[in-house]
Amino acid sequence: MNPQAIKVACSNCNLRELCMPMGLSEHDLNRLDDLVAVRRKIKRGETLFTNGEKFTSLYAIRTGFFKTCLATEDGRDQVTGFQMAGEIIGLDGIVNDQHSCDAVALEDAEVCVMPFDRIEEISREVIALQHHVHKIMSREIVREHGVMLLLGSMRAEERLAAFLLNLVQRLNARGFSQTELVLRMTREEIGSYLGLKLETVSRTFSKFVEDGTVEVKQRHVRILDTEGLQRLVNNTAHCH
Amino acid sequence: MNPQAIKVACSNCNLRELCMPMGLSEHDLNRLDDLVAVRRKIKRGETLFTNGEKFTSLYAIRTGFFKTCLATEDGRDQVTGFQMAGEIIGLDGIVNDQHSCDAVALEDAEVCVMPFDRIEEISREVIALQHHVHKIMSREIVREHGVMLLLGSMRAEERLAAFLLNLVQRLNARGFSQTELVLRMTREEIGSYLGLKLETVSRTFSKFVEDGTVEVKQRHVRILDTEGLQRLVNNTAHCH
DNA sequence: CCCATGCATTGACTTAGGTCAAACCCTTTA
DNA sequence: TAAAGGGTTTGACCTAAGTCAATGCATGGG
Repeated sequence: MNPQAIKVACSNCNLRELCMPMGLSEHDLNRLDDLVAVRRKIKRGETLFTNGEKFTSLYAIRTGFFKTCLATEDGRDQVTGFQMAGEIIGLDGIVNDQHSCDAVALEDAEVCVMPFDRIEEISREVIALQHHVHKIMSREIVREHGVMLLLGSMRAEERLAAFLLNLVQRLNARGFSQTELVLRMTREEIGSYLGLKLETVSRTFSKFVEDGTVEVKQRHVRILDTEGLQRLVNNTAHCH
Repeated sequence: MNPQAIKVACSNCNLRELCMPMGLSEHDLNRLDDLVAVRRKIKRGETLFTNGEKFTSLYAIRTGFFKTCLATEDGRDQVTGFQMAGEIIGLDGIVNDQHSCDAVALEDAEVCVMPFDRIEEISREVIALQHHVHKIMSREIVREHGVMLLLGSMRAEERLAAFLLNLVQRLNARGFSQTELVLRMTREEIGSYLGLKLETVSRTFSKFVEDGTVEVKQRHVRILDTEGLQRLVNNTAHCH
C-alpha cells in the first residue's frame, strides 16, 4: 500500500526484452511508456496483492522473487507459482475483477504497476502490445498445463528434477548460471508447489546428493548432472 | 479436416450468453457475426486439433464434449480439462503459434471456428469483446489454479467429489439437472485428470455408493447428497 | 443371437510418500 | 555470548493409493 511516485519508462528499461513486445517503432515505444503508472517496493514477506482484493493492475517484476498461493478456509494452501524478474503477475484477477490468490515477496522486490484499463486502452492501438498480452496469458495457461502434468503423473524425484531444471533455465535466461542457484523459498514452499511434504522434498534433495546429481548446502544448489535430471524428467526408463 | 461452409451468426445463437460478451449494441453485435468463419463437425474420438499443429483459431463448442490432453514422448498422458457447450478451446496455441495439447471429442460435436487474427482485429474495435477475451483467458488461468490445488493437496475422495460437483454445476448452468449426469469420459480419463489410477476412481465411486452419497450405474451418476460431497471438498474436519 | 471387445469392478498385495518425532544448523536478538 | 526460533535433515513407522490379476458387464458387428 505504498506506491512510490517515481515516473518511469519502459523504453530504456533493461528488462524490456523480458516483459515487453519486441521490434516496436519509436512511436509505439513511446506509447508503451504510459503503461507503467508507478513502481512499488515490496519487502520480503509482504504481499503485493491478496485473495479477494480488488483487481486494478498487472505487475511486471523488476527485482525480487514472488510466490503466488491459494489459501482456502479449511487450511489447504497451494503455491501456484514462483515468479522472478521480467515476469508478469496478477492475471488471475481479470476474470472477476478481484484477485483470487496471494502474491508474496520471497525477497525484497520492486514491481512496475500497470493499470489494466490502460493496458487495454493502449493495446487497442498498438497491435504488438495486444499480441503480447495474449501471448503472456496463453503462456501462463501452457505453464499450468505443465504443472498439471507434473502433479498428475510424476513421482517425487521427477517433480523435483523438473522444478530445478525449470528454475535454472529461467535464471539462465536472465544471465545467471546454468548450474548454480540460490533457492528463494523454503522446503515447505517447494513441497506445496510440487504436491509433496517438506520432508519428502528434503529426502529427495538428499537422494540427489547421494547420486552425485547435485550439491546442496541449505538453499544453495549446484547442479552437477543436468543430463541426469533431464533423463529423470523425460523418464526414458519409465517404470510405467 | 472437414469444415462445413455454413455461414453462421452469433447474434441469434442460443449459446450466445455462454460464449459471447453481454449487453452489446446492435452495431457491435453485427461486428461479432464476423467472428465465426465456419462451423466444423467432429466425430466422437476424432481430434479438433493436436499437439504441434499450427494455431489459427479458437473454437467455441456448440454441441458435444471434449477433453484436452497432454501426451509426452515418454508415454505420460495428462488430461488437462473437459470442455462442454459454450466453452472456448484452443487458448494454449496462442503463445507459440502452435497447439501444445490435443483436443479430442468424447462425443459427436460441433464447434464454431473463430480465426484468431479476426478475434484480435474485432476486439480492437469492440471493447466488450476485448474484455471478454481477457476474461476468458483469465478464467482458464484461475480454473487451472483450482486444479493445481486439487492435484497438490486433496485426497482421492476429495478430488472425485470436487470433480463431480464441478461437472453438475457447469451442466446446471446449461439447463441440465443439479443431481443427475451422464459421464462422457472413461474412468481412466477421469483418473488422468484427477491424478489417480482408474481403479482408484472406481473404488472411490463404490465408496460413495456405500456411503449413500451417489448412485452409479456405469456412466450414469445421480448425486444423492450434494452437501456431503461439498463437505468432503471443504474438508471441514480436516485430517490435516 | 452370440461372441468379441472395451470398460468397469473388486480383491490381494506392494510401495511411495506421508506422519510424527528427535536432532541439528544457521541466523537473529537480547 | 547465549538463547530462541525458523528452517532442515533424518529415522521409524503407517497408510492411501498404486499394481497386478481375475471377473463381470454392456455394446456393437458378423
